[in-house]
Amino acid sequence: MKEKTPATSKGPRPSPTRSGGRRAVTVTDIANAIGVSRATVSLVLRNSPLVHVETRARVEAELRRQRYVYNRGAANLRRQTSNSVALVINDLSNPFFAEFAAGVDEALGSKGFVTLLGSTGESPERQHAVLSTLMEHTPAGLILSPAEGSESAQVTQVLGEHANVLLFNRELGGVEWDFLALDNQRGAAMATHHLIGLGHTRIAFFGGHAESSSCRQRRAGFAQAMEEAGLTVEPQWLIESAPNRLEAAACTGALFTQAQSPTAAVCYNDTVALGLMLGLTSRGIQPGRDFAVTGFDDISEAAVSSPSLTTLAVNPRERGRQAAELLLHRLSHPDAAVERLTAPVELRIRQSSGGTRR
Amino acid sequence: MKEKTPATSKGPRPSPTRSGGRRAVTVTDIANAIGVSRATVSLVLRNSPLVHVETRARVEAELRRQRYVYNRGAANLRRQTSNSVALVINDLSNPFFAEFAAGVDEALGSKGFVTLLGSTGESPERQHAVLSTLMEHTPAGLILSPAEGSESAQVTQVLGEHANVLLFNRELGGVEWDFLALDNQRGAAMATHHLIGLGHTRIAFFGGHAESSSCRQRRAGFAQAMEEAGLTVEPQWLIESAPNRLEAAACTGALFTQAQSPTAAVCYNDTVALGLMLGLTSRGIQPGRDFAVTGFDDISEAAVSSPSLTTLAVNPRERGRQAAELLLHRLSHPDAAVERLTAPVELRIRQSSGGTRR
DNA sequence: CTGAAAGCGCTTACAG
DNA sequence: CTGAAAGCGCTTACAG
Repeated sequence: MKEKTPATSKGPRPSPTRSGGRRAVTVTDIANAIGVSRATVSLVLRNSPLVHVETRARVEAELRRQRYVYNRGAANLRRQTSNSVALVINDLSNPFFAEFAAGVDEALGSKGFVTLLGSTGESPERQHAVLSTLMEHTPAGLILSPAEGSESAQVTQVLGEHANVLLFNRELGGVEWDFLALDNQRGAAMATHHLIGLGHTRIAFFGGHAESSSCRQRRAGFAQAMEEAGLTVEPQWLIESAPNRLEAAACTGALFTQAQSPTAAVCYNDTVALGLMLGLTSRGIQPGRDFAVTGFDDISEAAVSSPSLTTLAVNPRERGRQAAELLLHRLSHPDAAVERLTAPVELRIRQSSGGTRR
Repeated sequence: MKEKTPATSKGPRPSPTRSGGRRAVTVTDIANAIGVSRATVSLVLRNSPLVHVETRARVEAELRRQRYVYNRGAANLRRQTSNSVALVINDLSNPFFAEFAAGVDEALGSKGFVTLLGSTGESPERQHAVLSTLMEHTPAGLILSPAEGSESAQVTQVLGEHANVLLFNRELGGVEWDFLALDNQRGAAMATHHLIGLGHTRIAFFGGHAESSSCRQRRAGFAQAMEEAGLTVEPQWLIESAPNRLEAAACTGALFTQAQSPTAAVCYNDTVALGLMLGLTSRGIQPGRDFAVTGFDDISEAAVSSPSLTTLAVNPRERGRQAAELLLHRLSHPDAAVERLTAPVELRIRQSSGGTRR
């Protein structure tokens, strides 16, 4: 007769995990209650065909009766596995990333994984702290949208070289991790082609930080389309601005310093485009009539601004699902070649790209 | 001399948890490397003052050298504690909830907790599945923004009566859990007072599902303000609509079926208000000039619509922090009285509430 | 088909 | 101040 009381039952314990103080029901409780071994209960839980159908029924009944809750942490520890995936987002309050996160969680959940969330607010320091904490929970893999200014050395230091990582949206130099990004270059090229097709020849690229990889790629697409059409990119019409509405509006004047002004602008993103439209309007230039504007992202405001904004839809939720699937694939194929994927974007033509073309 | 190789080292194992196949470094590795016991290493990890300063230094050096990563799951199992909190959101793609989630994660992270994310897409079935999965990870507590149509019986069944739960935004009948919501009633009353102060007397309440608790509360605030001003609520000006732009726009006509029409509307939320403004415009009625409109939420579009939308700011990120703090407080005070908190909202006056008042 | 035993990585009285 | 031992809740060869 073995004593079932835990050795320490006399002293006070740290507050237990589950629900308001009750001790959790364990496989031992179930096994004892119906006189089978813990192994048998475990086999039932894991759906093993080894256990007799009638024994299984008795176990299952008792499981329900005692409202047993599986302790996946304990199981994972024993089995040396994990069913969690860490998702680290630079800015969850950005609808683009929020949608992305929703897609990730949806796809992960449907495969029985649980999402460990971390958000960094674009701070490399916070990112470091968040990653360290999350790694202590032994996630099977990690989906990381790096904070602006992340150093790959710092990131690999905390993650280890060989972790199962999927990078989203921003590259990190010198690591061999899977990478998923938007097709920034093609998107910007599509917007540029669209404007050219409308008859514009003097086109600016407006907004964004030139150093950021997404801005570089979008500028490259812009330049490519211009070149294909035999048009010249005027260096003074490559205008930088912080990616927010106010700064963008304030930079509007930079478009009109020459005798010859552009008649259209491909903007770094929707926010910048919205800012530019504000800036144009306040100068008496009506966007969509006197000047054509395109954005990037298709944020929800794009459809309802006036004029509505021609832009590139990026389908962030679908990107989230895709990211989850790529990571899950990596988990089961640790030795497959590194993936570098670029997701298609779709041109949405609206009113803002109307306008005069001379 | 004890054999250090795991008993099962011969057979193939399920793919191990950490980074690309390498076995994780454990306290045993550290202890063996420098010839101390695992207990000592553990004491160092937990910052116990018991261990000699020099021993501590040696242990810490070795920890770094071997890039040891603490296994919090194992520690939590042994200590019968948890440092995770589950966050279940009905709709993460709604910016309001995304901001809320960001706030929760921020506050939780700063207290050393990790966020287990679940999103339900407003489906009670998915919510049930998500909750079951998350509970297997023994979260210390749960922040739940219930899906529309959640049954409290189903929820308590999976969570247990006594779990540490904080309900956000939507009530669940017959449970004794902490609850945090916006001050819907006062918010709607503020909007109504604002319109009355501008001289309006014929005011409608527009949009939302009358059964939803938030709509009921907002209608109550509207009615209260009207009554305080000695104005009558016309039942035919209590107009329902699904909370999306299109449906709202389609319901515009319902305001103008009588000889006497309202001159202003308090809308259920911003989305509905934006829809109504669309509907008004297409009837040749200019919102903010011919008809006054207010919203609720202060979504980012509110500031940039034309006219810009007078609305109630709800500060979802701050609500998230607050929710996290309430839950953490509950964890340390399991027997404190149930909290029912109502968060202040703030009137933001913009152009849409201008307009004629007769 | 079922049970006894060992072990996942950690922590914590308890001795020394 | 340090070590040996037991145990958290689970799983898995291994015998029977």
